[in-house]
Amino acid sequence: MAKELAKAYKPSEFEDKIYDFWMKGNYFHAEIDKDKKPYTIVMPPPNITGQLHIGHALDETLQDILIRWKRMSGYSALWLPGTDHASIATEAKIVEAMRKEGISKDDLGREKFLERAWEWKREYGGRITRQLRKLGVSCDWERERFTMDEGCSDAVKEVFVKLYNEGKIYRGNRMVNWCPHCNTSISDAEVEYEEQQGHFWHILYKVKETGEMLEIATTRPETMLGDTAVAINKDDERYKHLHGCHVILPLVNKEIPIVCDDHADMEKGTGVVKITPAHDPNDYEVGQRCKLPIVRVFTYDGHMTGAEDVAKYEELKAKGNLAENEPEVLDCGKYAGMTTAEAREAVVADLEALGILKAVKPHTHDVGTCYRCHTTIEPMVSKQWFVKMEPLAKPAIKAVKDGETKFIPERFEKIYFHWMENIKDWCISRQLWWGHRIPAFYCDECGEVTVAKEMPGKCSHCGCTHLTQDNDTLDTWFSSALWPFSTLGWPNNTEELKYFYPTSTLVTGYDIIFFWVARMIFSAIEHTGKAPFDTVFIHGIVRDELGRKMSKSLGNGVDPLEVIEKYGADALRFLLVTGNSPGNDIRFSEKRIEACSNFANKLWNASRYVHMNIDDHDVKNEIPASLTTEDKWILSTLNTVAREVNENLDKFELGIAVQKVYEFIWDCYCDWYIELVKARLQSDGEDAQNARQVLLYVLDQILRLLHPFMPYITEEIWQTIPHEGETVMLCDYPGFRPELDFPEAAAEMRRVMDAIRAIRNRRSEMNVPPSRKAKVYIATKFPKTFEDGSAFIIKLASASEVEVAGSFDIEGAVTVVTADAKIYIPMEELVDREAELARLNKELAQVQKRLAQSEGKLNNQGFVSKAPAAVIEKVKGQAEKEREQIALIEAAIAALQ
RNA sequence: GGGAGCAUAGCUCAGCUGGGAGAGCAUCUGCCUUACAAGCAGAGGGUCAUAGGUUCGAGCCCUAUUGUUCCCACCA
Repeated sequence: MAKELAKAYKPSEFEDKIYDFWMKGNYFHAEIDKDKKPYTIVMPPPNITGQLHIGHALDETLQDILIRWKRMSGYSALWLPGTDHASIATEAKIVEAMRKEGISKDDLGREKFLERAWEWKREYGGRITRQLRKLGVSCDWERERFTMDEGCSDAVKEVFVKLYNEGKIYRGNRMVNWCPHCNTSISDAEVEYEEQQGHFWHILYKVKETGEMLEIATTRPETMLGDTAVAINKDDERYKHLHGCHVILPLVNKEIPIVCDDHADMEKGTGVVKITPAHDPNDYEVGQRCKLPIVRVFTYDGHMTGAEDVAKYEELKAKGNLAENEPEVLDCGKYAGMTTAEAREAVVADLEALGILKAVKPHTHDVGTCYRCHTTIEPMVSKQWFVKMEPLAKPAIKAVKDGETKFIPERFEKIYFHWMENIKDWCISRQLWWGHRIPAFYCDECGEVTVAKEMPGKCSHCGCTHLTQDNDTLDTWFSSALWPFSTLGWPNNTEELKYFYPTSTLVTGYDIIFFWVARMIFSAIEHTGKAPFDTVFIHGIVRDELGRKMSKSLGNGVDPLEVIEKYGADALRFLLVTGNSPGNDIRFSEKRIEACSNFANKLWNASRYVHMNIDDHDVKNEIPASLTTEDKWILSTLNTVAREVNENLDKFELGIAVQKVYEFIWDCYCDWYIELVKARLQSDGEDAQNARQVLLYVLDQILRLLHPFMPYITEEIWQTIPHEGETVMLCDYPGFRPELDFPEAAAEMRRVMDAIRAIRNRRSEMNVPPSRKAKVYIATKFPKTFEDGSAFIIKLASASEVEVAGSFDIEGAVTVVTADAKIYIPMEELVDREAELARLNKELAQVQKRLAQSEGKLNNQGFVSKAPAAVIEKVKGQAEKEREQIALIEAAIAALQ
């Protein structure tokens, strides 16, 4: 490691080196240690297809801050990393690559395809984790997991079999969201609604019995081929005479019934609605209630059905293999083979030709799209596997209601409850190959299903030995839902599971509460009997400079790797936590990151200054026996900051915590303490040595305090200063030390600092250059404090000399009043009597106004009787100071006149 | 249609359980003071969206309104 500090702060020159050093030292590894309390975070596994983006950077940074802080605070802190197989995303990538080579999945076959997928995983699966390391993440890479590794796969099978045996997983024909592009069903959570411009087509259906024409509005005319009824409301007076009648479905010329159902809203449109049970979720419900046939007119890849599709259906029917709710299939005749979009045009044209298209009106509506490819979702009746949600949701709601798991910020609990309380059964089967294959086996003879972790030797129903495994795989989120415990060895009751589980904090964005957080909670409770984590710490998303979401199409994405290259990982991390509160979005801007980088540079240079002073002296990193006022002030202030930072971190107020560290370093340590001790450092003897020790001690504490936020720079500097131990990341995190609390000395120091500020202020207002020194007279009730501090006033307030007394009788001087002193600066030639009077009067008015406020409160019976004693005391103190200050100002005015 | 967030200095945002409005950037002034001009010392700048209410006391709590962003929802 570095022994010397380079002259300039260049993060790119040491960050990678330091990460290697940490890895070699195995400092990230967490062991079961019965003497320590465990603290566990499981990393939200990034997709193996992913590339590091700024959202990851935020998520990982927050986790790393927490884990480093806890590790330094004496916990056995485990941060368990891993990646997700991301079935749809990965399969899509591979299919795309194959398409370029002119091969399809079917050409290759399942086995070869999976070989290829694993090959792809081996090649690219580590890319994202390699990129993560650039951020300085201190996760336990020895324990890295993958959602499709052996252990996780075993957990998936275990869960599936268990839920099936308990009747919580079932298979059946239901209305699902079908993505015609990905060629698979997806869950409700995976549908994203987008506003689209569409039309209302008003079509006339003829009533068979009465010959009248019924007007029906639809946004999807192409589905009419699959209509199996039209619905009216039973209370609708307009249509009472039609109860029990039929309409002739145009184009198909089929007779379908008029049914009564509450879904038909009398207030909307004409009050008559067409019913297509196979292709609309509402209509499906109506169909179930009214026992209507389900007629499918779309193929699963988005075309109109034809004779071939009908033949397949007939074949099934002949075999007697028709399941409950199996949709019939229509030969769409001239429309067969068209895409649904083409069919829409053709159907509309034909309706128009028939003269039964009454009107076309523009209409905007929300259309469901696939969250992966944004293709319009086709609602389809299809045979899928489902998880019964009701029995799982109830205890998951209770766990959060009871506070077993809490959300930060709390408002996200509402979102969670709302979702959980309205949840429908979860469609978990996907018509994909890359993923966990469903452990269900069908008998070639009797067709019955046997669910088991491994291929059973024989059918559990008829004993036949020819079985075929279900072709489908499970929703990616089915395996990630098990992540907090599958990664610790579940279903085996491992030592890791016993020690590190339930985990402590889950850090994630609000965008995946439904996909992931909610499912982890109900899965964990169901399978381990415990909520998976104490706290869900929710953060927002990172937006661009203009507040827009970063996206590929806008091209406004910020590449974290480029930012790290230019400014360093520490600056990026600092940016992501500063000035932000939980759950809120963050805006990225070049200006802000420069400010963060400047802060790192400031610390770097302060450290160089410390080196200049300690390098040629044998300085111990410990607090000297004898301390001066300024030493006590900085130690006392450090104490307060350390205590508060821990409190803020405890409450997940990372932004406030880091702000306090920042202010302590820049304002207290650099701008004041270093300046205060400069003179002492140039002297000889014990005094200088003591200053060096305090300087070093505080720097060491600063590096520890800041380490979780800016791990690289703190390590790089820490390695160059005298220290014990191997790495700053395993040092104790600073906390409150009663023996280093010096409130009186700190107050004294502040009096002097106030005086210095006041003098600087006056001089600056009068444009007096620092080179022009002037004698300063200080009239005060604290003569000793100011006599002790006179050297500071001379150095930092450009004084030539300081004289302290109870009072002075000086005329024609510039006067400054602080809460504890009246200061005269005799610079007669600079004194503009009028201006000085005006200024003093203005100041007087301000203080009088404040005094009036204070007295107003104290004279207010309500305030005196109801406000807490501490507040009343504080106001009394203020009033007293204000009176004193007024007296001083008035005296100064009198002296001028 | 339901729900949530946000509205504070010119800009971007903090402000923890109600007890004298803050930071960074920008602007202006003066300084190359031997760690740092990526800096130092100062200054200006706010009816805390609007209107009510609760309270001794409101940026913070309650109600309504306006603007804005987002989430959820089957509207044909």
